[in-house]
Amino acid sequence: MKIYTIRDIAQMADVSVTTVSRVLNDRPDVSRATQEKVRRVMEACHFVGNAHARGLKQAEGDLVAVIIRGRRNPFLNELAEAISQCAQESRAAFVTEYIDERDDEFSRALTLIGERRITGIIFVGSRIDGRCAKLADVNIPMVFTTVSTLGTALEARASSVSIDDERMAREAVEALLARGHRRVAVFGGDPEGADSLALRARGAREALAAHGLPLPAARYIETRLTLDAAYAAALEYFRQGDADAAFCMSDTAAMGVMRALSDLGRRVPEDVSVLGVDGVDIGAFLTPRLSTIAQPVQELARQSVGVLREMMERGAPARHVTVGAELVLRESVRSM
Amino acid sequence: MKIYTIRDIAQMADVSVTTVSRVLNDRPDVSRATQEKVRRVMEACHFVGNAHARGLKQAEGDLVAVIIRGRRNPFLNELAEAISQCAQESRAAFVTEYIDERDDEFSRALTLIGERRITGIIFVGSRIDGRCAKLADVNIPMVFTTVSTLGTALEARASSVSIDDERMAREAVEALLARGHRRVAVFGGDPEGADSLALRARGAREALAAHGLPLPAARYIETRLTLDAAYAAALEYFRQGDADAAFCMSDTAAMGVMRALSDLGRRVPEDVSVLGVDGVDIGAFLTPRLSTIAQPVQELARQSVGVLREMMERGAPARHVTVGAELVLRESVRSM
DNA sequence: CTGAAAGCGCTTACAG
DNA sequence: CTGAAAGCGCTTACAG
Repeated sequence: MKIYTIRDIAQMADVSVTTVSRVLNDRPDVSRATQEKVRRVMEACHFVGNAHARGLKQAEGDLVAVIIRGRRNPFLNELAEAISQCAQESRAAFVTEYIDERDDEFSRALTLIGERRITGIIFVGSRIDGRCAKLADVNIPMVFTTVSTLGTALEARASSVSIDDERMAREAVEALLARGHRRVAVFGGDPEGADSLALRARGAREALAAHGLPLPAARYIETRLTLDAAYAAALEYFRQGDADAAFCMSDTAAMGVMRALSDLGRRVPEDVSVLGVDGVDIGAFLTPRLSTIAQPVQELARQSVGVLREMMERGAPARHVTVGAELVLRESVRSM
Repeated sequence: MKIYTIRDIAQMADVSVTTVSRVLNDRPDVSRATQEKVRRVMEACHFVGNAHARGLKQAEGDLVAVIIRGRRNPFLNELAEAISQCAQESRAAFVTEYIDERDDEFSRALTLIGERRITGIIFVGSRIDGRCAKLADVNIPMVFTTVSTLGTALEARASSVSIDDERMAREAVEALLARGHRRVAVFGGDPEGADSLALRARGAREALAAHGLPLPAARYIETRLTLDAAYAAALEYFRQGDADAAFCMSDTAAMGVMRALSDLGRRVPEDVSVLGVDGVDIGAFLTPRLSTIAQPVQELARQSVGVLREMMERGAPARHVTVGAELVLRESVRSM
């Protein structure tokens, strides 16, 4: 299986390598006849240009990296797929990189910039914290998806596209209160962080406060939002504590919580209502169907790619886009 | 944010580019003093070698592509993560490519070979069919994971690592029969194909036949193994037909089927037992817990990478490895 | 142990 | 419309 180079093709088609390169890149300045001749040879050889050589030379060929934190997160996978689809219509090439939740996406970004000369980055499911100091002298366009950079050190340089986490959490908890729930347990992340989970914690607390209800420390359960962790946390909480409803900061966590309730002989929603966040497809197939704050996956993707392109193509400044989420109440929430 | 080249580093460290390259590649033939001097400069500049330049030159630098068919498939994602972990210990670099289920992974492989000069491929969740004729003159090592190439045109050239699909399906259905189920509906793919789904179909049929039971055409429901498709197929089937148990060829399909049963007011497992395949983590968190044929994710990954390395490093011939799967009976299957 | 030079396969001014 | 030549940033014999 010979791998042909542009030079081989040039020889076989009896033209210069320059001409082959032109045909390869769909440049207009090639006569039809020459173009067809070259194209025929390329097809016969299944010729595919060497991406390394191209990457080495090409100055303006845009390459954007999509860095996704958490390969196993179904919501982020839906988002990754949607971004890939939007990318098809873009002139820039996209590369997708999954990194482990324990790894540092900012270090990875730096490496990618050096290694592959990427010219744009989309961070999916990232967390803005002290580590982002590393991005201090990155000067290529960056977009954070699902988390807002507003109010962070990155605000002026990195765009963001996200839902209004605080407001949606408030609305979600208000919906629970409106249905007569009073004791709402919250399963979430570090409430002091600077990420979407902290905003959700704040929103939940606000809704309760507005009704004169406290959120006792014991009823805010800090946990990783995985099946295992949420399951274990809920098992521990519900063995002693109690609640009318559980507001979980991801659908995955909600599934863990539902299973723990089931283990303890508590029915959902008769004994405890459960509400998640994300709106992953599987939620609608559970029994009972999971209520959730559905993130608009397609729009998050579309806007993220759009904002990045504005920055890359027109040098537009960083923007912060809020997209609408939808509270979807299904069977897992009852009226008391 | 300046991006440094090996040349900049050489100048700053007052050595030749050759020497910098040696340090970069951890070659032994550099004096400790020089090595440290260069390393200090590289670190100060956050220097990262240009992967395009390296890829262009490096002849023996192995690069393996992992091509995964179906980004949204949780089982394949677990597998992809496990393969990535095994890859860390390998000398070769790994790139992961997700492709849509409707796209052609073999065409993609051909492009990757030309574009990036990859020297090894792992196909994850692929299907062996007529399209594989494209691979006719690919002469780099290939491994198919989750599907056997035994008995196909690829047998002699491509290795494979998979469970014994036929046997596991037989055992699964036998377990249902042993528990008193007689009418087993099967939700699967094309029973005439040459992939793992066809083998599972055959295994299921054999188990029934061994007990003198037929598998009426109506009770073999051909469907895509997605939540939506399986849900719709089950809704249609169970509205008229009936069965004691549903054997579903993926856990995802099983979840769609369970929801359809729930919609029709049929309880799992009291009215219908449900059994899936794959052993994805979420299955254990459903209520009722999903019974399944659990694929050994870690071992599939380990063996796939191992067999590929044998082929790449020692020119070993294609091998076909069968790994053990485990029938895990949980709450979704009852004894009648 | 160290360096000068060739070359990997492309693209891109520049000249015609 | 077409081509000769320089150069992208590395690695690798080869020579010292």
